[in-house]
Amino acid sequence: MLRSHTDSTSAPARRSALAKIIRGQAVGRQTELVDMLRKHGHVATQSSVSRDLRELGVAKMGDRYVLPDTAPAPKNDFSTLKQFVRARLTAGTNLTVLKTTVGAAQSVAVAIDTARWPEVIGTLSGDDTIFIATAGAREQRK
Amino acid sequence: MLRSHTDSTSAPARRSALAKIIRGQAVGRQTELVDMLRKHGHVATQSSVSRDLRELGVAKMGDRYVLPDTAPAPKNDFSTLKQFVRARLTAGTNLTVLKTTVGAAQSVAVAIDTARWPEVIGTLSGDDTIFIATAGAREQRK
DNA sequence: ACAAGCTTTGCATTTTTATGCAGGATGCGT
DNA sequence: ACGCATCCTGCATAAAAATGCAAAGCTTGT
Repeated sequence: MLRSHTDSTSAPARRSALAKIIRGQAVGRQTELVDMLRKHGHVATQSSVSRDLRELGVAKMGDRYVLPDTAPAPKNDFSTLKQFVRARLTAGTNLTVLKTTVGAAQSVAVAIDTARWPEVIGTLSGDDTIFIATAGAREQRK
Repeated sequence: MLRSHTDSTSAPARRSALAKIIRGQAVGRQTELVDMLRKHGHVATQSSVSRDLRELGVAKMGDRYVLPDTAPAPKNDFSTLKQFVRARLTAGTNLTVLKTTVGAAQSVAVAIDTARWPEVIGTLSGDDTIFIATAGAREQRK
């Protein structure tokens, strides 16, 4: 069978192979990937590999390609988010610190900001901690 | 003072700025970074930016640069990490600021958190800076 | 079977990134 | 002060990656 131009089975399969190759070894050039693919029975040009890598979300870090982080997507409503709050502490009279599960702080802080409580002067958040500046001692309950 | 070629203060500072820029917005070209750096007062060429990105471990995914994963380092013991601390400052009676090498702040902050010192209310870290909220003036030694 | 629409591809070329090289600055030991 | 090693830099250029375009292939609807 002649498959001169398009090989319908090759596109997805090639990407899969590409992912495995990248997972298995350090590769730094698309032309290298072209060669490796050929050894696995896939024929393609650098153009296609370039497009495949974008499709796969592969990143190039320094001199090697890396597979994308398989990260889960979070939700954003307040009632859902407060379950991530682990603790509430105070430092001084106008600073409240919330501890959250790792990675949730940003989302929670955004929710607090958008709630626009008047007693909240501002918030600053990291990965699992939120600093909340409050107007005074009296305002530190919520 | 003429600093025609080398500006010893600019190299580390520029990388720090670079990290912040990349964290804050989607940038896809080194020449763009050159322009943005200039707005922040850093003058450099694409050559230097290219080298900086490699140094910082920044990756390019598709059409934007991303900061390296502050990955779960196999060794997170405090004695190993404190070598990354560059400076310690205080702001007021209950806020301590640590400056670290770029990229290490997250790891150091995690170590401080897990140490669970009672006098530490909470920490917040960026790329190269950690804010530490402490209970009071007396607690600011470590 | 034909046509329109969508997908995938290679080629040629542009765009973007990496680097060899040489010079200037700094720090150190003599 | 001098020589030497190291770091950082820009320039010019090489290397690598991305893309506009036109040609197929496949699918669906008529």
